[in-house]
Amino acid sequence: MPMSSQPMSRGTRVRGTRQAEALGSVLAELPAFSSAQEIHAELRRRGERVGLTTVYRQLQVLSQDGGVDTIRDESGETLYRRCRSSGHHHHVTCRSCGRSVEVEGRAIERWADRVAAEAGFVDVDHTVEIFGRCVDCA
Amino acid sequence: MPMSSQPMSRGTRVRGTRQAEALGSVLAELPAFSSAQEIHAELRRRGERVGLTTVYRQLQVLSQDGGVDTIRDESGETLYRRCRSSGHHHHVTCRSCGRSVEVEGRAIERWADRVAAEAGFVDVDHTVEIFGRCVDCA
DNA sequence: TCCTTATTGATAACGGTTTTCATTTTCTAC
DNA sequence: GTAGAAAATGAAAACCGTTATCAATAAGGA
Repeated sequence: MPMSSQPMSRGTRVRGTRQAEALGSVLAELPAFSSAQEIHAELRRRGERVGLTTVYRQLQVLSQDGGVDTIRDESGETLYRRCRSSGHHHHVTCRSCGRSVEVEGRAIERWADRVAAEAGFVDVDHTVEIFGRCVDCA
Repeated sequence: MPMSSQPMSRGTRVRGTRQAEALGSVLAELPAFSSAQEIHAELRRRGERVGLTTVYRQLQVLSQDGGVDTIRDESGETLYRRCRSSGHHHHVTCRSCGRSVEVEGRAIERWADRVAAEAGFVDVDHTVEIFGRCVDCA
């Protein structure tokens, strides 16, 4: 009966507990990339009693399942935000408030694959992040 | 006398001490992105007595001055390598050995600026890193 | 309900990096 | 060459985000 590591369509893992429900609802409303600690603080602000460890754990699972996107700020801290689009995409993120827009760039994917191949690399992956200041923060 | 938050004036300060000289020579020879601790270990291997703190400090200054490039591996650790070309560029880096090739991509810079502008962002910056497995490691 | 197993969370540990601060070294001025 | 001020060094401690521990709790099927 253990069905722990079932494939499970993405996102369905984190359901069933009060804590997961609360986290999901906070994530659904947060418009900006936020740190695990910020998310935890937001939960407490709402009166939800969820341990910080649990927040980290859930976010880890969610990001593996593709339910949340992650980026790293300049200090190296990991920031999370619920994923809007399901395919491969990148972000334009505000340095000040964390607000973020998802963008596609097929040309970029092709470029990355090409230059890597030219350099003799295989099994290629890439990270592209764009930072700036959004209208409100400028 | 605190000197913490204004470490040193500016410019190419890293010269003049035995430690800086040793670090510069190690950096010149290391072909791969390496962590501060790896670089420190390499210094010790060569019989140079340089403190880990000093390695971190020098690398920080060098990266600010553009003398070394930095990337972050998947665990969040910062890796350093002496900068080969002087202009803006990106890297194709081997996940296994850290070996890296510098590449240019004017099309990518333009793309990043454009999508950011379209999203209403200003003061735009971007990070692009490509990872793969190099010929030797594949 | 009972029972097995997964989940939770307070706390401790971890690991990379930065701070502290007393000591050493460098550099400039004699 | 030497003195003295300023900068650099480095061992140790602090820092801080994150992960591991593990006893207690909660969930869901029989």
